[in-house]
Amino acid sequence: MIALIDCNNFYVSCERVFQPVLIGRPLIVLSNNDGCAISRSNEAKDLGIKMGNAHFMIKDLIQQHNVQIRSSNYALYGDMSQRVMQVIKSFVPKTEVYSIDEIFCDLSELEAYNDLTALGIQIREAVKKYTGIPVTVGIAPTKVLAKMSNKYAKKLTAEIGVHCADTQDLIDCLLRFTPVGDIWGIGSEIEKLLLAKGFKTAADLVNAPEEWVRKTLTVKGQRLLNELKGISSMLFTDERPAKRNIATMRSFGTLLSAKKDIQHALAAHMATCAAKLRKEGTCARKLQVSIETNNYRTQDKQLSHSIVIDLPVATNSTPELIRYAMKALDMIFKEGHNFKKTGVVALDLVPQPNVQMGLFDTVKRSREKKLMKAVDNINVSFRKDTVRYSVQGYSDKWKLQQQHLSNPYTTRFDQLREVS
DNA sequence: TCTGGGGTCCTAGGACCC
DNA sequence: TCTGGGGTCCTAGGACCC
Repeated sequence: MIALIDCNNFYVSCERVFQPVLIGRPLIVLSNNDGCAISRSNEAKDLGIKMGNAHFMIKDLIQQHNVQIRSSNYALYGDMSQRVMQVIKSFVPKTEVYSIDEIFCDLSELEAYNDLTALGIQIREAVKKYTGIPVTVGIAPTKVLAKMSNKYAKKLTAEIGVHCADTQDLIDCLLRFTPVGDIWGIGSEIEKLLLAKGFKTAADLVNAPEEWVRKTLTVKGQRLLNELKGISSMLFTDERPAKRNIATMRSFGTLLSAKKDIQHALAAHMATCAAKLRKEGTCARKLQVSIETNNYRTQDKQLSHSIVIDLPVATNSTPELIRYAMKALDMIFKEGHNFKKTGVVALDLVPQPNVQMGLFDTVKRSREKKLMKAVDNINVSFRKDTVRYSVQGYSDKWKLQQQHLSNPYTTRFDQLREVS
């Protein structure tokens, strides 16, 4: 049996832990740049605010119902996530962290617990007690069914917060309850296709001819069908696989058209991305640089360009990568556009010790490695960008809008809460 | 007039996830 | 005025090989 445990309205719940006055009130957390709603309290959901609704389009609703707003505070959410996961891991040895607010648990070795619902309740109470975050537990024989069971618990057994589908009858009930579009792995495109063919719920899909599923939904559909039938077809991986790509991209706080401004932003993103590479212990063999205009602005000339360049020697050195990023930007930049976003993706990653040196390479790599280490140490000990490259500039033009940011309560000493 | 049949590797783009 | 930022996996099709 597998459990999927996820945090309820995670970002909203994190804000509420440190500002209890927000409990019981409609609250939303906005995406970067305060663009759109990405986490909603139940009260906000009841007002009709949808995932991804643009902030400026729901301003009336917000004012009318005094909806509370927070900018996203990833330092806080990341740290709270680790605490939640740590509590759960103390109950279950074999787990797989799936996202910032979700974790799969392999319960097959926990035979001591013949009552898995009771275990779920116990975990839920512990997480709440030690972190203040409410979670929901869905239990079933496969990952896809566990996801389904979790959704079921949210809708039908919210007070308990746990649902365990451990008999065929209960699984059949889950399947009948779940619309095809709510199945994990079925997005809007495939949902359309399935509805057109008359499949309304997971129970309809589970009886679909295998041949047809294989042909129209390819191997992913085939695996999904197996999982629905209770046959595990998705790997359970204890350890996090090495990342294949590392990306850093951001919208600007305002539209920019001068190349210089975009160079500043791109250099800053490249520096952030390079630091992520070093933290991961990998080097990039390829670099993708992209620029985009705002495609919601129909009055603007649109441009969305990206280019991938090969690096002669795989690297994670900030100055070297910035040089290549600037060169790539030269190749794709065009005057006369209002740009909204730029970013980089480090591709084709290799573990640092496996980097193949170049025969004609002139970069002093061991010296640069030491320098990067010193820079990282300073920027971790003090604050991001304490040491940085001048090409990042000093302008704030491209910086994010974050008008409703809460404090990083758990990651900065000067922000620790006092308890009296 | 008329031009094969295997392979591999890589990339772009789509679909999905949170 | 104003619409996020990461990721993964899969397939089709092109380029290339003999």
